[in-house]
Order: sequence, then structure tokens, then C-alpha cells
Amino acid sequence: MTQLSTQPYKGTRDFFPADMRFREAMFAVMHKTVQSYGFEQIDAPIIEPIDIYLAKTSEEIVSQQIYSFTDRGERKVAIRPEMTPTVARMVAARFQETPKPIRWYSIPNVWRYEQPGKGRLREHWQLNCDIFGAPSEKLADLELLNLAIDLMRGYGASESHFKLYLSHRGILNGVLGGELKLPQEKWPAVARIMDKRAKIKPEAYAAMLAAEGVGEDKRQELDLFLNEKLDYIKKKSHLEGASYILETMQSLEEIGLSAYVEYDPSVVRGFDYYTGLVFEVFDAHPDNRRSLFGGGRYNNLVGAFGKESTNAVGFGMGDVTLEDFLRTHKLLGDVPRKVDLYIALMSDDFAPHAMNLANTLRGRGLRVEVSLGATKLGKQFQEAEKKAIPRVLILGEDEVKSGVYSVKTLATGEQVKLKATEI
RNA sequence: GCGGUCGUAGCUCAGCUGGUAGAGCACAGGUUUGUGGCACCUGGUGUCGCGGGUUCAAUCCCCGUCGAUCGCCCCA
Repeated sequence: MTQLSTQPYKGTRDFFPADMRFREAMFAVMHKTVQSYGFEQIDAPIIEPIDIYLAKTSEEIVSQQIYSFTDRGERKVAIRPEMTPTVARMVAARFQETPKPIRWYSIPNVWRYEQPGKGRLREHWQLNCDIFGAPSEKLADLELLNLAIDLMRGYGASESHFKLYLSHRGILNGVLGGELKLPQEKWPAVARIMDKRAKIKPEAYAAMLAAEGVGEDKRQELDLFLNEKLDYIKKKSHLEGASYILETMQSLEEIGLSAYVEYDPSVVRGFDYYTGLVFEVFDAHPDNRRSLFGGGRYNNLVGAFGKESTNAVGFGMGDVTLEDFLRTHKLLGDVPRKVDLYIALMSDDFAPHAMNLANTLRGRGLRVEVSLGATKLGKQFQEAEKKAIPRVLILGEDEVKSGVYSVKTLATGEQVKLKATEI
């Protein structure tokens, strides 16, 4: 039999204690921030019937990037590539009995079969925050944008670290379909080219557009749309979403968030189910201008589950890109172990006494590690040192008899005698 | 999916134009028996990613494959 590999499956990660501490520290900010807005946590199975992705997730994801199989009962199932359809399913299931608006979040692991690269793995964890059934869609959008920015601030990031770019699906659709009079089947290709505009040469840009039926005059209109940004939609107030963006930008300024936000006409996002607001948060670092996470409004998804239709808006924030961001900007580094006291044993015979003492201290909230073998004292000190445990209690004959313990603080070398209640 | 780079002890790597391998760190033990961080001593493993080929001989050359990484495509 050949040696089994210790490597995790391609594009996935093992989480050793140090990795786990980092991940939990990231998640802790998520839980804290999101709960401070009244969001409630949910979870769901990692496997879903594949149908729930067929209708609304993008064609690309379903046909090429989904892990799917047929189970023993001939059911076609998929490992979730994203959480949104699941959340929509759960909302639809309990819609009537749940007080509106619904604010739910989750931190699921999601899977995509794709080429692993920087910031992209096959399995990652993704904070999902969604609001359903708000009386005012605009207010729900505002709160979600506020939350997205607050999350970043929760990690200590400021406007110099990231920027949130927002747009509205209706504007792009209106420009492509109305102003440029392009047939709808050309929209995705043109949107892709727009996305590349900054990276490619102007001639190449023009040539690619021409290939999609966007000639000289139409290209100039498109450039106006992309370059003039807010001024453009001020002129074209008839476009769906134009006044929405202007008003939202105004509100964001009143909330004091305008430093973090910009209107960017080229924000599109890949999912087919978006119907209104779309946004993406980018790393502001010059050599790392990558999308960190994003979201948008998807009003038609819940209705696909047959119950009542409801408005919905949400975003997903992945742990891989977030970790890159936090480490690049040194906003969150390695997280130390958190044990308060190490009890060293002079003899294994004192172990019951040690465990008893440890239980008492744990009852007071201390984290205590008891030595699991009376090796040389020096060894036990080294163990505590390596595990970054700040204090060591020495348990020998004298201590057991007197109930007064020698406790040494490793950082200072200071050693004092304490009763159990004083530790 | 395409191209570049890489894959040697637990980790980071060295190995000069092919002659079956080393360093640092880490780890374990010790420098005599109730005290760590320093220093010194001692110790071990590597099918040199995997499979095949060329060669008297391959870690080093060739092909394939798996994985990592960077760029592109795609995507978010």
C-alpha cells in the first residue's frame, strides 16, 4: 500500500490551531458587528438539490463550478457554491410566521470547482448578511451598506484601506438597452469589456467593443457614462436607478459614510439574480486593488420557492480575500493562545490535587492547563514557555501540605506564594 | 483551461556544468537530583513530490503526472 498523502484536497485548507485562532478572530468581529445590527444567525445543510441553483445562479457557476452528484436515491444534489439560494429557500419556508423585516446572517463554507489562485480556493467560508421584507428597500440597502462598511471598520480598516463602489443594475441596463440600443444578448459581453477597460489599451478596447456592435458613436456615449459618473446620471434622470443612486449617495453622506463610498458605473457582479443595487468593496492598496466582497439586491429569488415574493438584499464576504486583506494591511496578525496558568507537578501523585485546584480556578473563569506528567521542573517550565502561558504554579509536597502555592510569572521571573483564593 | 517558476529532514532552504545529501531552526535527551528564556554536548529520520525514460551512474538531464505559486482566460 502506498503512503497516504498528508495534504488536504486541492484548493482546501487544514486549520491547525494557529489557523483556527486566526479564523475565529475574524469570525468574532463578524458575529459582534452583525449582531449589533440585530441580525440573527442561521445555518443549513451543505448539500442542496441542484435545482435551486439552476434558475438563478449564473450559468457559468452551475455548468462548470459546482460540485454535484447523484445520490443513492437518484436525486441530483450539489454542494452549495454559495449561500444565497439556501437563505432564500429558508426565508420562503418560514416567511409568513417570521416578523419582518428579516435580518439573517450565516458563515457557511461554500465550494466551487475552480482553479485555485490568490484569494480563490475551492472551499472557503463566507459571511452572508441578508435583509428581507423591508417596508423601504432603500432603507434596507442603506443599512446593509452601513453594515458592510462597519464590518471593515470592525477590523480597524479605514477609508485609506478600502472603498465601496456601488451601482444599480437598472442604470447599466438602461444605458446599454436604451441609450446604446443594444440587444439584450450583447449586454454581458459589453459589460465584461467595460470591466477590462482600465487594464487594456484604448485601441484594443475599441476593437473589442466594435466586435460586439458598439461603434464609434456608441462608444463615446459609453465613455461618457463611465467617465462622468454621477454627472451622467444627473443628466439622464429617466434611467431606472439614476435617482436611486443620487439619493443613496446623499443619504450615505448624511450618515457620514461618504468617504468610504463611490458610485462606479462599471460595477456589475456575476450573479443573474441581482435586480437593483449592486456593490463591491475593493482593497485600496495600490498593488492589491482587488475585490474583497460584494452584494446587491435580489427581489425575485424568494418568489422562486412558490411562496410569497419579497424584496431582498444581501452580501457575501469570503474569508480568503479577507485574510489576505487583513494580513496585507497588518490589521489582524497571529493570535496567541489564551491559557492563564500552568500547574507544574513535582510528582504524578499530586495530580488529583492539581486537577482539583484547577477545577476551582476554572470555576472562577481562569484557563488552566495541568501538567500531564511530573517530568523535570525545567521541562515543565519550558512547556509553559512554549505554549505562551504567562504564569506557572508549582505543586510539590510543601504546597500540597500548606495550601500555599508558589506562582511564578514567566515574563518577569517574579515568584510569589498565594493561597488558592488569591491566584 | 493556457503559460512561467517551484516541489530536497517537522520547518526554511543549500547542494558548484550528473557519481545515491547538508546547514540553520524545530524536536528529543543531557550538562546530577523544586524553577524557563542563554550557552554547550548528544541524537534521529530523508524511497531528494510521484511514475517512467536517457546513462555504467540522476536530487541534478528528458517526458508524464500530482501539488503549490505567479500571470492570462474565466469569475467574484
